[in-house]
Amino acid sequence: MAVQSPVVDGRRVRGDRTRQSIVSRSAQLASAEGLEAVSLQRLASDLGISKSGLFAHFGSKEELQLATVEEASRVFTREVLKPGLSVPAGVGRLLALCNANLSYLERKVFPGGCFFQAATAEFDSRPGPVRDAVMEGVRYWAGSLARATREAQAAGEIDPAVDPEQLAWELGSLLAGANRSHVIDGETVGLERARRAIQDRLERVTISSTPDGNRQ
Amino acid sequence: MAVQSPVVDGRRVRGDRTRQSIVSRSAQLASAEGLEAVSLQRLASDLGISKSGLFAHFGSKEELQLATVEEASRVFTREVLKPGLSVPAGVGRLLALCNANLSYLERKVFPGGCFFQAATAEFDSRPGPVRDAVMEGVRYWAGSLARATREAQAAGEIDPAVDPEQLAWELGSLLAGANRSHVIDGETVGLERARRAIQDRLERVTISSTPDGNRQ
DNA sequence: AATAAAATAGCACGACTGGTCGTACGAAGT
DNA sequence: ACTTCGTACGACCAGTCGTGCTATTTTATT
Repeated sequence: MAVQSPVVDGRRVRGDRTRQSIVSRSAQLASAEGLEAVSLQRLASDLGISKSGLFAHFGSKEELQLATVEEASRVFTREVLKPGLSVPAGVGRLLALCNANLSYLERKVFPGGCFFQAATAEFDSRPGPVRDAVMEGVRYWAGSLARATREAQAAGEIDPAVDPEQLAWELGSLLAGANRSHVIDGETVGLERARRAIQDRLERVTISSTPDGNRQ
Repeated sequence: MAVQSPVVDGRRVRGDRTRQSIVSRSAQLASAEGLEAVSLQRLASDLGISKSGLFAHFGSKEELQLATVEEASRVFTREVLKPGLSVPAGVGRLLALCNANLSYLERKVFPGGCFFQAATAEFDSRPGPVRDAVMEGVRYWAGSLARATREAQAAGEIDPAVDPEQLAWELGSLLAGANRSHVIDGETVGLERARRAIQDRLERVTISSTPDGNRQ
């Protein structure tokens, strides 16, 4: 009933810190080599701790993988969703979300490209809790893009004739293509191509309040 | 110097047949579970043969993986490139290539979606001969798409102002997005979205010989 | 300084991995 | 009839995997 662990401001300190460093490194490695390919031994020696010491923080490898996906979700939220959603709803927010995603790729927040794209390809045909967690993250991102698109349309900034789900799907595919290009041939040409394609696509459906320019 | 194996019309028969069945099944499984996840034991028991009997056809697991990638290349050529390139150069061929790719996804030629997309995600950060073979296949496809676009432009069917490499990149990304959607939520909605997006994108850059219709 | 608890390390297990043997059987060539 | 070769088999190797159990060290509280 009493407090069972050393606490500072209600949080355990030592265990949580190592646990955090574990899932953080795990997400980094998994983005490049895959979740299954990151063995406990590999991860432990990479962090300079013992395999059993690492394992004690999780009940099983699956729980470690789930914690890794959660960590990746936190990173994605911090690096992409939050900056994008800080811009007021409208085409600006939609573009901000796309640019935040591209920036997140360019800054190599995950060394192996987008964590979720790698995890999706690895777990798409492997049912289980890990797959479910990955899919939840993917769907949340797709949903955020779709919602931002609908908001922009509701604000009168996008042609009412366009199907917002279709537009959001295309933007998501172009962003995924940027990640693919980026991890395949390292260059930034893929990011530039995606930027051009997205800008072009949005310009075509945006309703400009002043047709001859952006004055007012 | 003399013929060293039973031959019919200059080809070995028994060994080649089992070898073919091995790489074929290997490609099927790898598209869904990944190349590394397909162990020799798994593959052997799946085919009803012994692990050592299977292994005797290849010098190492890496050679089996390379043979698997080659098999996947043959399948992709037969199912996508050949049907697409059978149409005369021009926008028609470009559209045929895209449709052949979508059909190849819809017919589930590989049960886990496009083999090369799965293999790319798995080996993008893992240098070696297998990665090189996968990348060669991916680049050949991207190159075919780009060449078909340039041909269509050279034939005067595409606006000379558009960058053909950019257009080909966008088409490739949309097709990759179709695969992603298809393996994620099984439905055909992703294929339909891609079809719409590609048609829309091509219509915008196509120069119609008769502006009011497609007569003549 | 003593103590209880939490965090980490050491060690061993069974299962599985890619890989190497020696061997057996059936067909082809002489 | 006898040999040779392609093909497949079962047994086995060393190594790694995830996962327990038991010490030992580190930390926070008294």
